[in-house]
Parts: sequence; structure tokens; C-alpha cells
Amino acid sequence: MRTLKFAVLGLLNRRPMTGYEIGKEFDYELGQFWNAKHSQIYPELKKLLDEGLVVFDVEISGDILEKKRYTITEKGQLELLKWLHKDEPLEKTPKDIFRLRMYFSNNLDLESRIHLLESQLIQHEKRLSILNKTMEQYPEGVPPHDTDRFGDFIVLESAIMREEYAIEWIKKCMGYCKAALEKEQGKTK
Amino acid sequence: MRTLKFAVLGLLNRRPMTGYEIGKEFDYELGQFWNAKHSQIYPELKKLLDEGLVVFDVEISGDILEKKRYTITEKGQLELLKWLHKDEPLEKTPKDIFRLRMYFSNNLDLESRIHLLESQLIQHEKRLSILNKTMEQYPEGVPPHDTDRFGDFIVLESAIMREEYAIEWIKKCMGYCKAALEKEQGKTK
DNA sequence: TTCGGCATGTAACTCGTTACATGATTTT
DNA sequence: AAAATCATGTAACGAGTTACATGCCGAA
Repeated sequence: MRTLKFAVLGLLNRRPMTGYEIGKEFDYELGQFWNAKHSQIYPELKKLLDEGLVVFDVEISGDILEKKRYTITEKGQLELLKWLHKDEPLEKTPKDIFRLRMYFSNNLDLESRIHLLESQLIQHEKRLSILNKTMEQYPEGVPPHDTDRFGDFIVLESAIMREEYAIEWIKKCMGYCKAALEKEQGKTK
Repeated sequence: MRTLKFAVLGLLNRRPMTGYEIGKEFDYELGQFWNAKHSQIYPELKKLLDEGLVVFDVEISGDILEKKRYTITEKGQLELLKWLHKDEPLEKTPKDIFRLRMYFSNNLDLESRIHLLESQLIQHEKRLSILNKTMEQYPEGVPPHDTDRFGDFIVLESAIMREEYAIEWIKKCMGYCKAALEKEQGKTK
């Protein structure tokens, strides 16, 4: 499906970048829904070059270091636009190891379950608080629909909602476990 | 990380199954968070056999057809239990092609965006309605915490909440696009 | 008797991660 | 001077998908 291809084209359509800079982009908003390491990015850039979708200029940084700054071509922009318009069926639901674990959790005692849930809860709350902090960069609310910031904003909002949903579910599960625990302890007393 | 290994062990810990039946399990609740095709399952079963975590009996169906019914061993149960207790850090956030598309959507006209969002919305609503239908199988509410049905129930609940969050986000985005569209049309008039 | 589902396997390929490899530049 | 970061690449491996390959069983 070559999705990385379009992630890279989309980024280069924002501004010319080096492979290294493309990698850095995944540290920000976009990283919540896509990611790639440099070991995947450099070969992809080479492919895009062969396909004529990008070109590069060599830039000298300092005395020796050569940086390849890639720019999207007109052909690249056309391919990107075509991909953006694609109305595709829903993807397979993504895998989730923690939910797999909880699926089999009837084999664990209630205390262990609560401990695992608590640990996940803390981590999700931490992640959510970072995302909320990032959201403070948009005090003006929704950015104009024809700017890059619009994309940044809506995926950030999605990431925040995803964390909120994750937290809500974990709390629900903890509620079930704690209720069962109290019922059991009531019996033993 | 060998996660499939534990998915298979967990299923066999519920009841002995053939490779084919393991594949079928992913059509139900568990399939919302894990999946594997038979081409992955059969080699995995062979590995588990070599590791002494499962055994199998040959069962004759009809006159000729041989079915291998796998059973988890005590060693397998121990490994499963050990894995279930593991408190691991949050996974990388999963990739999402639609959100990647929306991240770059400032390059699309508002009508195209609304069209894409509408299409996703319909599909998510369809999926949600199927999940809600499945939930009707639990009229008694939360099943007992020490039964297989507890796992079935909580992952189903998670799947429903995930769809609800997806729908909420899409509606929000559509709201932004429609507001921008009306503002633009107001200008042209 | 034919079609859909049951049943088991392998092979080729894509995608992604970790590790290997190297070296320059900037900051402390 | 050392450490962190910038910068570019390749190799080996693991996970997962699609396609190849075969054949039985039960129902219409």
C-alpha cells in the first residue's frame, strides 16, 4: 500500500526537508498516528527519487557535512493529491496487547488485575497531560482550514480523545474488579 | 515479543482447539484487538509443540480427514500465567491511515473533506451497531470475574467505546469543515 | 453433483524494528 | 574534551499478508 510514501510526500509538500528532519516530524502531532525510523525513511526517499516524485539539493553544513534537502516535484504533488482524495474502507482494527491480556484476565486474581489496570491508568494519564499541554499551543481554537496547523490541530484533538477513552475504559474495568473484590471479602468475613 | 504465542496459549487455555478453530476465534470479541491468519497460526502451533507448551491428539472426522486438536500443557499454562502478570509500558500508539490523510487535508477542498469524513462516519456507525447488537448477548450485565465471558465482555465494551470516540471525533471535524464552508459561501454571496 | 465451509500446510513478499557502521557539528 | 545531537546509510531479523497448494465433508 506504500503508506509511508504518502506520509513522506505529505511532509515534503509542507516544506523541503532532509531525511533527518522527516524523522523528527514524527516526534510531534503526526507521531500520534504515524511513525518511521531513519532506516525506513532513507530507502523510501531513494525510491521516491527514482520515481521522480522528489528531487534534492546538497547543502553544506559547516565545512564538510553534506545534507540532502528534498523537495516534492509537481508529479509528487499530483500523486499526493490523488491519494488524499481516496475514499477507502475502514482499516482492520489495530492490535492491542493490553486488551489481549485483559481478555484472558479471568486467570488472574483480582488484586493483580487491579494492579495492572492502575499501572496503565497512570501511564495514560501522563500521556494525556502532555497532549493537553501541547493543546495550549492553540489558544485561538481551530486554526484556518487551509493551513498546515489545521492538520496538526485535528490529529492532536483525536489523540486527546483517544487517551480519554482509554482512561474511561480502564476505570470501568477497575470498577468491576473492585466491586468483585469487595463482594469476595464480604463473604470471607 | 512473540505476542501471537500468548494469544494462542490463552485460547487453548480456555479449551482444546484445532488450528482452524483458533483462526475462527478471531472473528468474535477477541478479533477487535488481535488477529492472525491460518498461515501464521499453523507455524506458531508447531513452535509451541517444539517448546513443549502444547500437545495434540489426532481426531478423525468423517472417514479420512485428520484434525489436530491441541491442548495446553502445564508448562504452557505456567508461561501464560507469567505473561499475564507482566506489567509493561504503554505500546507505541497505533498507526492510522485515515488520520494521516486528515493530517494533510488542508490540501483538499472542504467538500472533499466532508465527503471523506461522511464516508468514514457511516462505516463506523455500522460497525458500532454490530457491536451493540453483540452486546445484547450480555443482558445480565458484567459476567462473573472468573469466567471466560468476563474477558469477552470487557473487550467488547472497549471496542464499543473506541467506535464511539471515533464517531465523536469525525463529527467534530465535520463541524469545523461545515462552519468554514458556510463562512466561505457567505463571502462569495 | 456442486458449492460452501472445514482443514492443514508452505512460499513469497511487504512492512517495520533493531543493530551495525560511520562521521560531523554544536553545546556544555 | 566530552557528550549530545545532527546526518546518512545498510543488514538482519521478526511479524504479518497474500498467494500458492491440496484435499475432505456436509448440505442443497
